[in-house]
Amino acid sequence: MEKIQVFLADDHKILRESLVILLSQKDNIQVIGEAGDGQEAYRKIAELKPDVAVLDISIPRLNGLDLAARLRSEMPEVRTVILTMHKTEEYVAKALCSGVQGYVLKDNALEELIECIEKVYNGKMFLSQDVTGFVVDGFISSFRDGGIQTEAISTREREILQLLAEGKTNRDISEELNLSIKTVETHRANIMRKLGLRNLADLVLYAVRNHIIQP
Amino acid sequence: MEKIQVFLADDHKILRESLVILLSQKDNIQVIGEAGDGQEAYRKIAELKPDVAVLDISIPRLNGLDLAARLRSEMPEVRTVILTMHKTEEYVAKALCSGVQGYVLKDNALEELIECIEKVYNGKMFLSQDVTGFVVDGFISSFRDGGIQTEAISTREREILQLLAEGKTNRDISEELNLSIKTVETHRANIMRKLGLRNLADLVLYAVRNHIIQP
DNA sequence: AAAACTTTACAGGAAATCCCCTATTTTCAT
DNA sequence: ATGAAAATAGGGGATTTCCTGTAAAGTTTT
Repeated sequence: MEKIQVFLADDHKILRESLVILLSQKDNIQVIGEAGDGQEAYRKIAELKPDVAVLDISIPRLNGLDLAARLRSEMPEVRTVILTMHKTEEYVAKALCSGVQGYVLKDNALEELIECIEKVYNGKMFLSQDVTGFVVDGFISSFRDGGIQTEAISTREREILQLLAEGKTNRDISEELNLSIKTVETHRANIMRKLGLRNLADLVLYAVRNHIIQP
Repeated sequence: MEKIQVFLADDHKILRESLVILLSQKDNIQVIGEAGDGQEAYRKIAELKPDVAVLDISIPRLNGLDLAARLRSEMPEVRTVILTMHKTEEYVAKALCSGVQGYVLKDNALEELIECIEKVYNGKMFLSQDVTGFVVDGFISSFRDGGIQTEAISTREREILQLLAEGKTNRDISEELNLSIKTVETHRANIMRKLGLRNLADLVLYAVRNHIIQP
């Protein structure tokens, strides 16, 4: 019987080692390589041509999503599975856009990962129960209103958004940018309206989530 | 021979399961329990009294550092080891202040964790090679300026901090907790003063940085 | 039991934000 | 060039937060 040849990319060596040992105990799975960063993973995958590449998202040098996108275009015969701690809609959406065949959360059971590898090897897709909700919701809402319409904020608004998230007051900002307070107030209100934010705390969290500021 | 009784707390079930299996293969180690969040971990540790508790920092409901501090004061006979992805000085410092005996990074080898558990069980401390640098630096600088004094906030204050960071207004909070607005205002002011925060944006960032809320 | 801390609560005034509205100038694409 | 969107600015009032105090009741520590 042919074993499923699996490659692992994860920067946590403890997890990687553990998975190598445990997956190898399954008699239909064989781990043929591993890597601790994206670049190394790319090289080794190109050389080893595994059936399934299991990738963490947050790995150094080349993240798992970009790596997956690259694998899809250059080696479509290598199927990719994301194994990650991230359970937000944003990451799931990005992963699916990158053309991965599987998405498993690290807080799922090991058995889920094994099932995922087997399904994906057999040409199916596999998503963790926890993330399928997002996908269904996204599918439904794409019918309802043609996708999420995040009204784009302008450059100036983004600039002010950042200053607000950094803790500046309207007055601070008006002085820093040589504007009237009223102008800043208007921008602020427009930002809030466009992004559907209710208060400053929401705004700060929005900025963190969208990497406008670093926490 | 007495086996070292180990408890595991980590929200990533895959890692937890893997470690249970692999640590149990060592003939001097026995995993007697595990948990996916801090509250559950606390209850089970109180009941099982393991020799060593291996804790992740970012676990739901009660984070690993606060849990470690609680264990130190209430069950000092349970030794604690932090197993985490965080390799910044800040986390290492907090962990040591919480009285942990070991600090191992997830991207270290599994063998390091095993060595750590053994050392800690024998009354020694163990730090990953990667983090000892911080500790030495910190030791040196503590001579320079007498160490950092972060005034601790109370339980109630912490609760209100979280609600504020979630975007609740003083009024919302006063209703949710059945307090007068004035009380909430006082708590808020005390939190700000104690933590050296200047405005709500600072407060939200503080909460994100300290994992009181998730971005 | 005394001391120290926590939680609760309130007052009053200054500062800032929020809300709803209007309005001019600039910029940019069709 | 013409209209749409963005950037600018403002009025005025309601609401909220911020700051600085005081203080009582309950809890923990010493």
